[in-house]
Amino acid sequence: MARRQAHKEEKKSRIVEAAARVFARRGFFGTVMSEIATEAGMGKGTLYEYFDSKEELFFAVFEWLVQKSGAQAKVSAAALGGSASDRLKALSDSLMALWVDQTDFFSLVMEFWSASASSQMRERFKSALSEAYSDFRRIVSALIREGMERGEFRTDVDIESVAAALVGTWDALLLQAWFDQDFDPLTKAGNFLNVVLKGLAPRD
Amino acid sequence: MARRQAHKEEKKSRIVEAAARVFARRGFFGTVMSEIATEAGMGKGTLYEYFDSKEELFFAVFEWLVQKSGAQAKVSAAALGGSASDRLKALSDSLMALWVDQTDFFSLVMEFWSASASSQMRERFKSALSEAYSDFRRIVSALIREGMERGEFRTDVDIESVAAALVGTWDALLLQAWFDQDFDPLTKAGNFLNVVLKGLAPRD
Amino acid sequence: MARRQAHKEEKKSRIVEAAARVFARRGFFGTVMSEIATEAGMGKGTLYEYFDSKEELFFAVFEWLVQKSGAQAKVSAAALGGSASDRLKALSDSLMALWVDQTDFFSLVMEFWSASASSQMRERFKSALSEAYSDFRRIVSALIREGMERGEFRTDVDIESVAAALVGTWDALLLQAWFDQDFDPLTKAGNFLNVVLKGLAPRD
Amino acid sequence: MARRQAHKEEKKSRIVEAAARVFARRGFFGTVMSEIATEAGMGKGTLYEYFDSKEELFFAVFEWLVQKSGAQAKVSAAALGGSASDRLKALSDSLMALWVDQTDFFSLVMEFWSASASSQMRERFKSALSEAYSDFRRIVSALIREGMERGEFRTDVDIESVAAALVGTWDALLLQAWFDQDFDPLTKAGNFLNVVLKGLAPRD
DNA sequence: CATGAATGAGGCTTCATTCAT
DNA sequence: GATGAATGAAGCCTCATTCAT
Repeated sequence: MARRQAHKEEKKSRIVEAAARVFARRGFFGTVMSEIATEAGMGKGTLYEYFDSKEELFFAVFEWLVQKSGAQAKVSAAALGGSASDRLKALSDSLMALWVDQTDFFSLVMEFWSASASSQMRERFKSALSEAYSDFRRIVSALIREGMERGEFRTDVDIESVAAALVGTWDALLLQAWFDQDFDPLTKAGNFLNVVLKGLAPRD
Repeated sequence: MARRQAHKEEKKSRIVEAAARVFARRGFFGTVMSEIATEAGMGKGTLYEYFDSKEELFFAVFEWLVQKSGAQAKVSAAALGGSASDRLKALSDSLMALWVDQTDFFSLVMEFWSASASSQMRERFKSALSEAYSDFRRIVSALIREGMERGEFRTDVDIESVAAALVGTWDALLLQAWFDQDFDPLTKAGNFLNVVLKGLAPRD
Repeated sequence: MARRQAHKEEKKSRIVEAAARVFARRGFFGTVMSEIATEAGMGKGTLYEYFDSKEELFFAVFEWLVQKSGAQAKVSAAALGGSASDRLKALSDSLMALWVDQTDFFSLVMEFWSASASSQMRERFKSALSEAYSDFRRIVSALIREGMERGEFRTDVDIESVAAALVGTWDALLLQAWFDQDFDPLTKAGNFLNVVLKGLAPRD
Repeated sequence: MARRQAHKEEKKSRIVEAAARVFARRGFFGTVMSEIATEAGMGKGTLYEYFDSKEELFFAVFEWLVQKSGAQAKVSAAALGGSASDRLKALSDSLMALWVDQTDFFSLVMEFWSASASSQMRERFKSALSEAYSDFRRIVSALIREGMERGEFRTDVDIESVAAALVGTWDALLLQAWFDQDFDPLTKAGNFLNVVLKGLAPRD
């Protein structure tokens, strides 16, 4: 039975990943269930054995992506050693690299944003995204706070504001890169972070 | 005939603004043409006298919004006098205030992002958004360059990176405010901008 | 506008009558909306301009049939003159004749009965049928009461029981005729009613 | 091997009875095979080891019910002794009591009627029901004929008509009771039968 | 010009049935 | 024998678009 359970979970994953690819290239409304089925290598009906509806599956994709990139962020942030600045840089680099490597999936993020705006799934996505951003800001806030405590950063700045803005900057640079193939978000993020870190440096 | 033309344009505007409201609350796919017609106070068929399709109308709403907020940005940026820092602050404040005042329309922005990702209208929106962001970055770049030239800002930073990141920050703070009612993007933007400006300040 | 209203009502009738024919030959579940559309000579989508769902349309057919045959019953019962016995006979004859003439529609009655039993539309049909039978029993009860008051019938019988049973007899004879082509419900109803009338006659 | 056969038959019965309960509460189309399987305490696939299709199983339920209640009728009718009147009364009482006790199953009867009307299984059910009603009428006819022969009943009435009507009355009173919880079919049947028996009594 | 009734392509979802284990 | 995961045909319903008035 544990076997069966494991098998079931594995198949769910297969579906979620196939769905992620299709939703990424077609968008939620542009996606038809049968394409997901084909992509997952199974019959349309099978999808419904594992997920109650298209929406439910879409939400599962959302959770999968949040979990996947949240994990990455936590790992980067927790990376031991180094100054707060170095760790912020490492976080920035690894996040940007992660997403640059899978640009295709960034369109999923836009779909989720949009889902939080259009009426049907609005509330569900809105609160889930609110939560996800809140978590992410918390990670960055902690890093900044640590920097302050260590004397690396000046203490007269509002931590929340900086954390929110940094988190946002990463999002937004990826967004601009989405629109413009020649836009290099990784470098830009690095350059900008240096400016911010200078701004955070205590006056000597 | 000029009269007639004017009349026609006015009616198009009425439709576009009604459509903007409906798309904002329902999303592109959640919107049905008849609701737009009702909102605009006319018959469904009439919409098609002015726009060839739902997509065309959606794109007109996009252009309307870009034009509307681009104009605002240009006005703010052009505001005479003051240091580059002050003008950046003014730009930040006025932009954030503009959007905070019409939060409802922010969902439109998300719809446009999403449109650039889902296949059907992808290319059209992608290039239009690319253009719009490019314009916006140009405005901010110009301000920064001016600051450098005046000696307000250090010159060893990459202008493009900072401009892109600032533009992104505004977007992203509004986005986070969309998810979380208690999030105050205006203040956060101000606080963060101060940090950035400190980072831009020349070493003394 | 009155014109438009009238036109709309007329079209609804056309749909209901087409639907009645299709439901009669296929049953509720065996019927597909497109066949009704074809039968009514219009597109599938048009049906939905007039009725919200298949169920709603089915219920409209029910109401149409109840109204149609209820009207018939009232007319027959109200037929002036004659003894209560004669009027009961007339009612019996006209009802049976009505249904024998449109045997095909009797299958609709069975569909309605069944609808009152299967879960989805159960309550709606159950109460509507309850009402319809109640009305019908009332008509028959009134005739019997009149007969008692006039001294045509003995007074030591329970009116309700006889009314319910008579109403039921008509139903049930038509039902048996449905199963068996050679079964003549009209004559049987007449023969049986004579027995009942004898049973109702006051002892002399 | 006889053992094996017996075991198989017993399992079939278990399935049929489980199916009867489910069909009774959901109707034929509302029933899904898996619910029957659950109700019978076995896997969905197993049902198909014993019955070729949903329809086949439904028909088996039909036969089971016909056999069950037909047996009851025969027993009641055959009850030794007593006048024809008394035996008719006994038959009426026992039948009504039987069904009142298992009102839930009456919905099955409606499902069978409906099955005889909707196209797919139409012919099969139509002829089976025709047969069943024919059998039942024969039982009642025999009682009436006996009464005539014994001089209990007048001989100038059409036996078939009375038998058919009586059989129908029982059906129809149960039907009305189905629609209306407050309707007491047992008493009504008794009251009405007395009227009919009076009508059958020879003039003295 | 304006309208809204008519349309039918298209998609989500259900579920009887099969079949590998 | 027993099972239940897999399947795909089939149907209800939506809605952008057309076009006769």
